[in-house]
Amino acid sequence: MKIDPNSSANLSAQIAKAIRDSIVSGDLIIDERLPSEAELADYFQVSRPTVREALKRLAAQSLIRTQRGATGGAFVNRLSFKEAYADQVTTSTLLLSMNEVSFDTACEARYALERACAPLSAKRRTADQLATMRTEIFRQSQPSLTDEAYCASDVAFHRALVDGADNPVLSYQLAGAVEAMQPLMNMITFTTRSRGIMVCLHSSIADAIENGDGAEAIDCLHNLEAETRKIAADVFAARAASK
Amino acid sequence: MKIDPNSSANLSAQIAKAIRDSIVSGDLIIDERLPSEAELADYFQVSRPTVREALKRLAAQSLIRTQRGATGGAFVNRLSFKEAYADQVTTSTLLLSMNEVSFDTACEARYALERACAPLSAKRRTADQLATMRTEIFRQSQPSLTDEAYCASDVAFHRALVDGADNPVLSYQLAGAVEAMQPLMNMITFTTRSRGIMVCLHSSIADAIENGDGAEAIDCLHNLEAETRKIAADVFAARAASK
DNA sequence: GACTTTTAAATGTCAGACAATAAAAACATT
DNA sequence: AATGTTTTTATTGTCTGACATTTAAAAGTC
Repeated sequence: MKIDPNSSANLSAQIAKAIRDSIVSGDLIIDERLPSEAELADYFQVSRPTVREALKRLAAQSLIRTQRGATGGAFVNRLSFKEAYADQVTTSTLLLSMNEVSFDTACEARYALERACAPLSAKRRTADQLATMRTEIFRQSQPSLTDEAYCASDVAFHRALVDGADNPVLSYQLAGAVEAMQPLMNMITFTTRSRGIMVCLHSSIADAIENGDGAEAIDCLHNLEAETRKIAADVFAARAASK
Repeated sequence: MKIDPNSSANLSAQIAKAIRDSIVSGDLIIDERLPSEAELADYFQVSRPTVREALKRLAAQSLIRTQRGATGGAFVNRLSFKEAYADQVTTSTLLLSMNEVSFDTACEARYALERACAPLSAKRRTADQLATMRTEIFRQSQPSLTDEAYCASDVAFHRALVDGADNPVLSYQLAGAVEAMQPLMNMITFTTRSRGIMVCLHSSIADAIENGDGAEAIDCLHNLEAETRKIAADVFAARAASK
């Protein structure tokens, strides 16, 4: 089933890798129960704490779940898209903050990916998703909204657009690009005027989606990207000048 | 710095969360050393094995690295894009295999995302990346190639296309979509004729990229998607009929 | 037969110890 | 004094053995 040479490095990492490989390769099926910690320890010829460290590594990646009690143990976890979103967002956020990705780079990626979804969303969006888009646009038009709440609404709008493509793979891949940008977006203060322009652009996107016009939606997203980058550039320039 | 209520659930998970939050929020800086395991155990009022389980959870997510020796310890890890690729691919692969995502759904997502990269790649690709694309096309034209090697070459070609956009965020997000499809692609046997068509389409994509014609590249990718789905549909139909 | 209690198996946690490692400190040599 | 060698020390890695907690199934009771 899986082996473990007693050479050089971290036993718990090796054991985790062996089990992970078994899961990825399909040797271990979903919901299948792994041997108990004592049995694994015996099998790999290590102590129980070492096995436990290995299992915790796998648990951190949502590959297994553990259950206490008589019929408990470690079970291969079904990795759901919904669960994976959270990790994806966390990882993407850290990647952006730790690697000094510029606003422009992140922005470019985000809108490029959204444009990939737009034609599909124009074809398949549900009435509900369209309604969400309209609701968020209305919210964004309220002047009382704080910058943070405005950004959150922006994410919700784009999330609805992406989900409208009705493709879980796309939604998953995009979760990182869209939501991870929120900290960057939060660095920007929106003036009444810039908000007005963006609400207008959002409306035109929603219109295009409603009319099933994918090409038009792509055009609007191009405009929105240009506007967003322009606003950001202005904010950064003003901030630099005031120093 | 971080707290830990002694209520209900998994201490190691709680401790891992507390430390993870400190990293994500920026309280802990890159390369900063965490307190030693003994100090953490004392701080959280738990035993060292429990602290270690928590640290292993974080290590599994590449959030920390550990070092033995006098000046050793756990250090906040810089999460590089390159490191994150591997996890992204593993997770995406599992998501596809565990959630019975159809070939069409995965294929649609993949090509939609690639089309998002195409215009940028047409503008920015290096000579080296273009050469890689040509090399892989040539390799794909060799009839002796096994189906698996052909698929691997296909991934390499598309990887070069995506990397040509010169946007690490895009490359990262796409790694999952492109590479995770390989197991699905491996289910398909390519006839000499279908390979010929695909090589032809790949060439036209490379031409468009070379000429800086993003719109043309997008058109070609549309054709390639249609062809890929057609081949897959034929293979699946034939397989179903032979049963 | 239905409800309650006991039992057993498993994970969760703890305490204390020793091994392995790697850097710094102390020492010896030239 | 500079350099090379040995010792010390701090830290992670691992082991052993124990107890606590949880949960389901088995045994017992009404």
